[in-house]
Amino acid sequence: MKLSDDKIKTILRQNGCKATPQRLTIIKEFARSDKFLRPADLYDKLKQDHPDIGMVTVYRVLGLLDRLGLVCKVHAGGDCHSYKINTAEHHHHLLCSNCRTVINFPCDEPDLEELEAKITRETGFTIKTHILEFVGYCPGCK
Amino acid sequence: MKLSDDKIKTILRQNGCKATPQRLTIIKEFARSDKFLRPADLYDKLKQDHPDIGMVTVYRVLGLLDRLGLVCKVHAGGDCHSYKINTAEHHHHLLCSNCRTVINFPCDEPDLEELEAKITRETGFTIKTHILEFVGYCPGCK
DNA sequence: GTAGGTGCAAATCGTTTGCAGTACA
DNA sequence: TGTACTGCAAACGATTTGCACCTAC
Repeated sequence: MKLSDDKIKTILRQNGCKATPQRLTIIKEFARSDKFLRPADLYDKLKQDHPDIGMVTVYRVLGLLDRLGLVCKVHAGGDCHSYKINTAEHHHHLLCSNCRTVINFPCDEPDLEELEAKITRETGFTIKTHILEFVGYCPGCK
Repeated sequence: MKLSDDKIKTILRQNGCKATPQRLTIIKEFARSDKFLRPADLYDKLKQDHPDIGMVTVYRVLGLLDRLGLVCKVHAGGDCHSYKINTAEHHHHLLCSNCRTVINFPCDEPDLEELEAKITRETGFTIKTHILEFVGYCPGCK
């Protein structure tokens, strides 16, 4: 995920939010990582170079990104409440339970749609969305 | 899920645990529900008829059931940390986001295995397990 | 200039733990 | 009888909130 200052500023302003230096710093640091992070993980990463940014602000920025649909929650592998930045289409996660790396893969499997159709037929449920995550070890951690 | 007193007692004793009335009450109440419940939800259900049972005991029984593999966590729809009782094989969940009903469906889809194989081939990940949950509205809540 | 954002400290929520008393096996 | 279980209260960690100050626009 690559996000320039300008791009972040544009996104924030388009949503009626101010582009403060704290927000830019937090979002850039978050986007730089290919891991899934808890708020405290992100705060730790920031602390070294930006000791002036408080944990509360990290929470508020993550909450903001969540409301704007720019993050997705990661369930498996972590303790829940982990986040990964996201500007892509609907997709799924491939998680390394050792190093916490996340790889996205697109949700273009016709099989899943067929499974949804089958479930709807058999149970009468109206399916709105789904969660699909795979957990294992990435090539580097094997 | 139907669990008689005797069945619960047997399970507990087989695992070296004492069959106390609190445990029987909590497990029966839990098994009676087809919804996914947070510890507090379960405690609330019990409070009416069993005001003598404390929240701490609910937590300890849920932890015990978790260690025995008799519950599964539900991620979508709730705030995480919701549980559903479970004595079945590996399966997936179909969740009603209105009434919190859970329907299990078996994990016998050959498509999923094929998808896993494909992902392994393309990414080099070793996949250990997965989460798959569908969220929507049950026939009654539509 | 003003609305919105930040940082601190305190409050709050969910969960776990220490300990003394209780009850199952 | 002895060990495991329970309930209370207190501790704990993660997250949210109140408030005074600050700053982007």
